[in-house]
Amino acid sequence: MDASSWESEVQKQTGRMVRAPCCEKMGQNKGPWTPEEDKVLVDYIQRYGHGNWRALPKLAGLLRCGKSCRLRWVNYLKPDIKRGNFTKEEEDTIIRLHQQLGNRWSAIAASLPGRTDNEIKNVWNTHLKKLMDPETAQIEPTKKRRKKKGDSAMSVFADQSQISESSLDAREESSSSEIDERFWLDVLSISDGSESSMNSTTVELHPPTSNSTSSVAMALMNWNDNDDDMEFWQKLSKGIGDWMEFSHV
DNA sequence: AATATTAGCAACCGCACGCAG
DNA sequence: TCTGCGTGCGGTTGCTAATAT
Repeated sequence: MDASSWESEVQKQTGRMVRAPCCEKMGQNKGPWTPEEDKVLVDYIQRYGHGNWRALPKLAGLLRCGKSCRLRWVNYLKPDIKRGNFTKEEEDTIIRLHQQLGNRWSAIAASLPGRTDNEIKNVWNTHLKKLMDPETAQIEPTKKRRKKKGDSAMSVFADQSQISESSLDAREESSSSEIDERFWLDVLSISDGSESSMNSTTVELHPPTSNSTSSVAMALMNWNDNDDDMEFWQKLSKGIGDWMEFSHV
């Protein structure tokens, strides 16, 4: 019985609207994916795409819940996913964006093409956090360093002095969580309309209909990339003022 | 060589949000 | 405006493999 049928049946019997329980309770598989399951999922998505995750497992013939399929695809099977160790630049970016955005892993992931929020979260929790919080590191001393197969990036930040100034330059006041996406789009267009004052080669602002967190992440990335550019800061400052006035904030 | 400990990471879970009816 | 659905996100768990004892 699929999730929808199960819900209808329970609703009929109880008169109440319910959500189907995930996985185990529906007699579905849990735990690690087998290569066979991976193949079925990849084949199906390559052929038909993933219009509806909830319906996908049934259509593909998988004994998994839609959520599980989505997670497996997004975090592991998607063709553009970059596997392997994080570079110093990637770790630096994670540290910098984490200072600005907090645990908004999807927003951070938006600035690291090919990396998933889950992967970034794991990297942060396993070693970057310790580097950024020496007190925690003292409470939980790392006695051993597990060496992964082919791992060479573990020691990238072994010496904290290697972390760039900009990474450690916390901009408390720049907390963006309360800032509406319109802000960034407006401010950056107000700044002068040209791209000369920004590192536009690596930055792309999305339209308002797209993921707002990624826009903010990218805008912030842009912001830090222009640390020494006084002209940029002046324009940004003016832009903020103009935007606030315009928006009656 | 056997066992204990730990790090790394894939996967699960529950909540929240946006959209459609 | 309200309600349900589908999806995405962040926190957490638990398994596996590497390392220490």
